[in-house]
Amino acid sequence: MRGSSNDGCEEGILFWSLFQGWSNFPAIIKLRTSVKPKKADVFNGIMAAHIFPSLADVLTESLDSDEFGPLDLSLANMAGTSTFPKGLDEHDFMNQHVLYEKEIKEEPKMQELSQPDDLLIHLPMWPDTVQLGNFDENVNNEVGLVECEVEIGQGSGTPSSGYPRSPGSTGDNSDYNSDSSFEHHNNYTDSKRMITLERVQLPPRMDIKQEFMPYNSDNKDNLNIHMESPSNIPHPSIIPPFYHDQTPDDDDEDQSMTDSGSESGSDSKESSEETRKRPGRKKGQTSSVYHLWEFIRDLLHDPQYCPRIIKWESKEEGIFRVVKSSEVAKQWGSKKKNRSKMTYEKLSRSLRYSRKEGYFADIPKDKGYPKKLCFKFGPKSHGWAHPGK
DNA sequence: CTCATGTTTCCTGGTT
DNA sequence: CAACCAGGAAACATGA
Repeated sequence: MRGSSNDGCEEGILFWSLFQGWSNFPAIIKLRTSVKPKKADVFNGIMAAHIFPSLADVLTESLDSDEFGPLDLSLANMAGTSTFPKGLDEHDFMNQHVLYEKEIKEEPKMQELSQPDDLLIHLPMWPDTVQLGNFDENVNNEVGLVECEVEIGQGSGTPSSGYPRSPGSTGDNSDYNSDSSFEHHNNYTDSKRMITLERVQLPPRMDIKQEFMPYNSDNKDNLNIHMESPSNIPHPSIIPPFYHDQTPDDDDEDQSMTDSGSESGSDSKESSEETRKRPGRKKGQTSSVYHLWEFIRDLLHDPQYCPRIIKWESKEEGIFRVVKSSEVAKQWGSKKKNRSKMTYEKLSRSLRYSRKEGYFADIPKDKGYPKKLCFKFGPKSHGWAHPGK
């Protein structure tokens, strides 16, 4: 995604299908992103505006107020001096309908979700040159993770067969979501679901300010996003025609998608730009393997191992401590195809790497946490606070 | 096959 | 001294 470093706004799309199973309303949906505070706020606001054109019973809020701060989705707030000068304006709310609604209603934080619908999130991505508050430029996955916690309301049946799934398949929602979390909903009052929205790449958007009307009545059928029936199973290909029309032709020089900066000198992007399709994983694309942080998370949720060999120091902060280092290493080794040679030394090296990547974080100083064997989940890990039960 | 990610392995050096 | 921490370097495994 990133790496484009050109002017103009790219368009990313987060996409999640909440088909079937969504017969239970109202529902509360909480979102959080893994991006830094200011930007996360803006993001969440935008997402909320984009996601729920059919007016969901939605409460978007920060799940971790420490990191992300509370959200105020009111247009007034979004349009306030605090955010708009940093690159946002009302055109960034791509759903004009919702935008309009927000102007009328004063407290748009809660909205009614009338029926199942697809989550289709469009979000602008700004070029590196645009400063957005505390936007941390070192976080290269600024639109990376978006978690969505769905709380099914009462008076509903069981959440039923279908649970959200992602057709986007960029990985990262692997086992935990599909297996553990969703299967165990015996009572719906506490049925929170953590899903990970995934990112799908789109051709860059040329000029967001112009002819801005993605969701008019003409194309809403295609978008599968309005009050009508959810119809077909969404697929990344249902990207609004608005975007398809915008072939990355002329104008703009370097077009995003050619990631990883240095690129071979092949900037001769004819129309073959999209057909080129190089093999290999795209930059920023996460792997779908069982990650160390997932392993740790699962250990902590497993009474067989927690607190015997690993335990929480502060579940609220995501801080945990390894109790029996050799045991943890052994378990990790067995998880990874029976690598019997795994040691805590090596595991901790991995852990330090993962920390550098944001899956773990430094433990806060001066809070009395042990100096050894103590770690903390980072912004790129998720789900640790909400075990699948 | 290519490629980025996420380790794994080994290592040097430091701290508790 | 054992056990742990920090990180560089490079090899390796994986899956898109």
